Amino acid sequence: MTITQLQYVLAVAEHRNFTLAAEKSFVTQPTLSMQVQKLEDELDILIFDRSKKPISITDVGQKIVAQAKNIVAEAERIKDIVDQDKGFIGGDYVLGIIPTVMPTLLPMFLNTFIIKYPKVNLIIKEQSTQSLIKNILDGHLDAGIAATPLEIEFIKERPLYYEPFMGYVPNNHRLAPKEELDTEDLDVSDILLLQDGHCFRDGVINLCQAPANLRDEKFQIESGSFETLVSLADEGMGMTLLPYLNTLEIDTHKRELLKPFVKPTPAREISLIYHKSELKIQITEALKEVISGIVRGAIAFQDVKIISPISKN
Amino acid sequence: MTITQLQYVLAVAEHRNFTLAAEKSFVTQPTLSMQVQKLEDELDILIFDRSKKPISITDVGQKIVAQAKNIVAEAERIKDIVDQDKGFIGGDYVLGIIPTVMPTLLPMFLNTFIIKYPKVNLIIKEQSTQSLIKNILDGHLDAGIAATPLEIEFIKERPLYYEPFMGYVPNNHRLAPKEELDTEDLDVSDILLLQDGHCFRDGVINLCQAPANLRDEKFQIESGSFETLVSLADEGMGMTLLPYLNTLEIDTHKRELLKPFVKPTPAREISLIYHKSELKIQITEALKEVISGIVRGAIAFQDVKIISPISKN
DNA sequence: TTTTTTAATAGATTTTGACTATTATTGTGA
DNA sequence: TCACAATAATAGTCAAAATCTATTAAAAAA
Repeated sequence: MTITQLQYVLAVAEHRNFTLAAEKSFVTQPTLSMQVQKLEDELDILIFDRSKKPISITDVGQKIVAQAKNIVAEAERIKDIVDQDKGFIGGDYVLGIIPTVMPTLLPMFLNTFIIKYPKVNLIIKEQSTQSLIKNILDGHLDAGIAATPLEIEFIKERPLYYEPFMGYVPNNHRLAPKEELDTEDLDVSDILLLQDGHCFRDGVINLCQAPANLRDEKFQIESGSFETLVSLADEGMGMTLLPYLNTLEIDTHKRELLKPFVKPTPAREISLIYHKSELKIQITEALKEVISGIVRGAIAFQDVKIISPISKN
Repeated sequence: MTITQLQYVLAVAEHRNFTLAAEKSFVTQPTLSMQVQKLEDELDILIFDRSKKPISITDVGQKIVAQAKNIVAEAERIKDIVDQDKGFIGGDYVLGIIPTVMPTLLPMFLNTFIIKYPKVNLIIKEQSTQSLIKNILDGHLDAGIAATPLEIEFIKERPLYYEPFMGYVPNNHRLAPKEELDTEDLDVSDILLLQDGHCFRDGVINLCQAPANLRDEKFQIESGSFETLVSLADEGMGMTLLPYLNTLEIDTHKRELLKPFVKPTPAREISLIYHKSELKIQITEALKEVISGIVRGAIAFQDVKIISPISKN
């Protein structure tokens, strides 16, 4: 049994296809097939059932795959130990970011980070919180940036900053006269929401203390971008809520439509999340330090009330 | 990096000697040396400091060795998973037993076990509790039989039976007239003890609620076998305490000198102990079942009071 | 210093891992 | 149902590797 064989098994288990698994492992299909067979011979069991297509994993196979994941992950950590000892910060690092954070946060830290840690090859992927969690758990992401608390087993959360909700209230809106918004005043039926799947949407719904199921509302206009929501609000379709960082880029003449909340300001908690096994922890720490350092200057709110990003149904 | 390389590193780390490590790994010294070097080259660090003899392990090396232990242990468990799936109970199994249990318990279960599980190659080693713990922790023993509770981190305890203490009181002794012994009556100064290192000795001392440090007693006669203690008692050197199973083989005419304790009878708890990682758990379970089944018939005491086998200093 | 112990190096041999080319099998769509 | 596409297994070859024996180098012990 070799680590390579276990890696091949993992690739096949993941793609359910020897040819594709071989490609992803950068070897030819026969090479991978033979190594998997060799392991199966050595253990004298079948890991994969090839009698049907797509191939399936046998019962023992499932257990072996689970254990192989352990072993391969633990083996990768050897490299990590050495890097840490050398003080080396480098290599590929795949970071997932939720869409509502991506455009505002990424430009703030990206340049600083790649200058400070030139040997890290940072690969950024925009993904929903759900994908983020899945990919962190199965090792396809080294870390993610998402709204928290999520409280997922095996995932650690390290808060980066607290970002208040801001109201964008057009002049014709009933709340327009108010200087500051109060949670009590909100009515989810006249608030423009992001599309389903965005955790900021769920945050807003939680903030309004409304039932998550809005199917039976009189009208529904939902978009994937805050820009659209602001435009729709300008058209008199209702008000909307924005994360603080997104309000910084709004045109000066529309600025007056922005209204803060009364304290304690409802806010979302944005955290760096990563697998509790702490692979590549030095890079994760470096990333956290860079982002924290930058954000500390940009957002310094106290007296916030964290709104859960999780849909209640 | 291969599992083999990691195993070689572990062998060197354990023996602090490449030649010996190679022997234990059943390869030649250059083979092992080269593989270790190859790993060091790949990681671009030194695991071992060969500038002095005996060789020492570098700081990074320590961490790598620790991680390598993980990996190798996890890798071995793959074989385990397969065996479990096949319902196969076999292979080498190294069991350590404390000296005061060995001669009485081993004959009771050994034959039954090797007949029931002919594919298991049971290797029995007589060792003190301290060695048992050490060897279970570093993987040289698959399990041990010892007096408990020990409450050691990473070690699981599965009680097998409770074995009462019995008094062996010669006729000239002050306690000879009594039918049943009471803990209160005991005086550690006239009780013949096993040598230092035996946990039964510590149990007796705890039972007498005496300080563990007995250096300043007027006389000390200590032996490694209960036979000697009984002979000494017969010579009028004092009384002694025996585990119940050891009293079964005493000559009929000396039987009358044996005295039980009043209930709750002080007893030692004998357990199967093993690493919590549960390697070879199927064999461990099989062993536990065989021993429990046999002992259930031989020792059926209720109302016992467990005496700690641990010295208090 | 000489001897012994122990690790590294050199060179030969075997084993293994990977490749290309091809065959066998399953699944799908005409 | 048959042919074609997709996919895995097999065969044969080659290069890389792991291992071996023999020897050298270096450190520790006598």
